[in-house]
Amino acid sequence: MICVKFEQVMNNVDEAVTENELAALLDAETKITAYAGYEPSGQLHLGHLLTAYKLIELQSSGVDVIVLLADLHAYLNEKGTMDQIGKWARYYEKCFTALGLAKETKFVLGSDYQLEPDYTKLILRLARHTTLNRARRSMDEVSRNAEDPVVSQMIYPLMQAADIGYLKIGIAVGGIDQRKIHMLAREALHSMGFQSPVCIHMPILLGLDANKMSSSKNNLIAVEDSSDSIKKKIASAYCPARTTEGNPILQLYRYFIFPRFKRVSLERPKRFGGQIEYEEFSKLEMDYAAGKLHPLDLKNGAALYIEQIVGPIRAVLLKD
RNA sequence: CCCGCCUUAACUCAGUCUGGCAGAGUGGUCGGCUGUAGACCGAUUUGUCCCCCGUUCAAAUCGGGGAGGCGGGACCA
Repeated sequence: MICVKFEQVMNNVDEAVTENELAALLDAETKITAYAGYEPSGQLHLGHLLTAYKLIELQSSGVDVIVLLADLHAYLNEKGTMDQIGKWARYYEKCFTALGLAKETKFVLGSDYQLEPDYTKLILRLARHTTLNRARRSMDEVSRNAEDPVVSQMIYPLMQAADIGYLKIGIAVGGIDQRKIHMLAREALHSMGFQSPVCIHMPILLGLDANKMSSSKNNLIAVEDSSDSIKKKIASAYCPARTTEGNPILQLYRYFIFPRFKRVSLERPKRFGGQIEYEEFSKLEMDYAAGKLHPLDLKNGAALYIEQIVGPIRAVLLKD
């Protein structure tokens, strides 16, 4: 039974630090709190869904969940003015609600507590436990403007560690890009007498063009994309035949479609073999690698299924 | 506080010395070839030349002032 919980929580995860600690936490009697923080900036996309769904899975394992709308973090990382970021924060809360997080989910706006004296002292203490090099390297995958980092970007990881301590977080959820920040947080918090968090890292999705996802490059699927736009984006996605490595379309099956549909059915023209069904990703992946499944059929199926996943979310968002 | 260098398309940069239609590569878009995309081929697209003032028939280019970035120096009773 504990195993079932653990298996579910580990689904799709890139790594957990550490798995033993995670299993022990899920096993424990005491209430634990998990959180993920998001910089409110830009449209919500499939990458965000990955961590959000993990939070939902944690909720169903009896874990309390906090979604941190990290407005000050976004500000420190040069994502816009506080005014613009504030608007995004309200939008994000709407989106996350539409995704199906439980009613008990706590949405916390960073600036609501991150300016308290106690919190500030925590940052300053963390600053004494953290070398400049370490802080800077921790931001490698997160920083906007990595060339000429500003001091605010060194404060950023300290605040992330402070959040974990201040909010008494047991499990920190994030993309694998958060890894170095989380490791810093684990060490620094521990040396200051706090409980180190268990960290669950989700994979970072490739963009549809197989490059890094970026809203400015339009290579991602946003929750608000129309069904037509999803079709077009998937149609123009990079998808070399028989190649499973670094294939963004296969990623959609692995991380989104198979976890949600017991049976995945792909339509093909009769002359190319007609309809075919899969019950596990690995089978589909093997067929694709063997050239038994054509990229176009793979794409057409992906577009239909992704629409089924994103459509209901979009509907809720557009309702008001 | 002082000195030097840098700022031009979405990105990387050339052009500045010696003033004369705003450029290249990459990217984007469209088409061809593929039962997808990419690659390849063809076409096409993009500007506050950091800002202000001045000189000039004419300024990205010269002069003055300012902003931002980078590097160094100085200070270290």
